[in-house]
Amino acid sequence: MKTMNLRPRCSTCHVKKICFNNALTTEEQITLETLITEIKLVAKGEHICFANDPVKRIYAIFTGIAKEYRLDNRGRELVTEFYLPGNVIGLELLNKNKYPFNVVAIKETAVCIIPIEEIKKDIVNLQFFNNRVLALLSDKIENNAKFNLMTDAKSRVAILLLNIIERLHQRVPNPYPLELPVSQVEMSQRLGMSNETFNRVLRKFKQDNIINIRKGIVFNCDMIALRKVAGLSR
Amino acid sequence: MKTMNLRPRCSTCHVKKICFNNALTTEEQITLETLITEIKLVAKGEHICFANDPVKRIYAIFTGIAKEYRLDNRGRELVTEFYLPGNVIGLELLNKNKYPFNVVAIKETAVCIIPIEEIKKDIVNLQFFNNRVLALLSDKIENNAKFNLMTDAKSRVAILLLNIIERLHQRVPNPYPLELPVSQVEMSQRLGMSNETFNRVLRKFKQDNIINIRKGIVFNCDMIALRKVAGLSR
DNA sequence: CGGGCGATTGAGACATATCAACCTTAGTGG
DNA sequence: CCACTAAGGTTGATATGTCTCAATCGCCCG
Repeated sequence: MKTMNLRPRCSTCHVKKICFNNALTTEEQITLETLITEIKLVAKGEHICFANDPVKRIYAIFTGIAKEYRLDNRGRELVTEFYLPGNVIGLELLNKNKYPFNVVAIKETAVCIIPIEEIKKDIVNLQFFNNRVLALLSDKIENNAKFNLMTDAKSRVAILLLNIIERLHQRVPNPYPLELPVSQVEMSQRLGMSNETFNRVLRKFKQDNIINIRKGIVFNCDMIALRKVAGLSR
Repeated sequence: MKTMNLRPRCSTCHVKKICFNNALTTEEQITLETLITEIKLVAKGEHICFANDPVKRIYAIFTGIAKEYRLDNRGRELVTEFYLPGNVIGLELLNKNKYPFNVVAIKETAVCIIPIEEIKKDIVNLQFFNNRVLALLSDKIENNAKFNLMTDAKSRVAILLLNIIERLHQRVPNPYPLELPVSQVEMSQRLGMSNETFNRVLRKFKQDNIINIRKGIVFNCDMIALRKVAGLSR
């Protein structure tokens, strides 16, 4: 990982609304800026952290994309989270010693380094920060629950596409065309299904005009139909 | 729900180590006791909360057991959590308006009523409480992740049995015999599999002498073998 | 131009769901 | 005390969805 000259400025960051610096007091943002002093560049394919690494710092995605993955009970890589700009890696690990997962950059990525001991020391004075962390963890739990309710392949593909597209829409000016930053293989690994099954479901969605996608670029997508397929409209 | 005469006493509670009042300062425990003033009795089969209920209060199980469930994409009940004494229902909802799930008592159950607005008002002065909430949410996220890594029926049954038995062992003096407070049907619903499949896996475990269970009572259980089946020992 | 990765497609194997039946037990009321 | 009932548990046969294996294609990149 290379350190950039760039000095992080939470108060003017392009994804401050998404990141944990949203809804903080001016005072708290200033505190954060004194704690978060480094941005590092991570090459595509390079790891940001490995399982069992000590949790000395956590990371916020500044630009790029990364995936969290673990080994399942058969030793295969299962993707457990995609991190987009503004997302925080390891926020749920404030009280843990070791990383329980690996995170690797899918494309060239810049991450803000957040020193965890300093944050914990200052946390008494960061009341809104506390609330914000709570909200983010809360959202994570609720989001996971949603994924777990979908059992069949079609619903699961639908819920993942919804998840990714909605998150991208928070970040880009135009809804379409939209470049998916993850491959079909990675999406299938996120859902714990084979890439062949994922591909066949996607083909079906294309035939049904639910999504118009080619070479990883979404040209159009019927979010309502997708929600229906996912079984969310009941 | 009936209100009991019993007044909650966090400082002397039999499950304080498990509940969110663990590791608090004496001062904080006293604050908690002024906020948590009610214990209610919930009959077997009676709901503690319904989906879309406003989050005005959350609950801690004092005695008994309850299950959280949601409707999956096919409209079937999927159990998303079992709550044992000391567990808190809705801790991840401090910043939410509505309950996203239903919770129903599996047996006669007593719950402590935790008024959420008061907690939020006092949260500034409850620093250790904040940390404890963080830790519990953190554990919940990590625990869910573990469940998601298991794909095949055998591993999933194993991980659930481990989860339930370990949690019971935190609460009872003798390891065996151990009465499982949940039915096979409920356990299969927790895993999103059919009760027939669950039953067949359980039969296999009995044949392999991994677990000795009859009529919901565990007479013995080889936790190491169970962990191996779950694929946790790699 | 070659190599490799991601995407695509088909055929067959396998695990789990579904359907149907029956058993066991605890609880209920006569 | 027994007959009845309902709920949970057990078992077998079959259906179905997804995985696995294998092959091919297209495209980007060196």
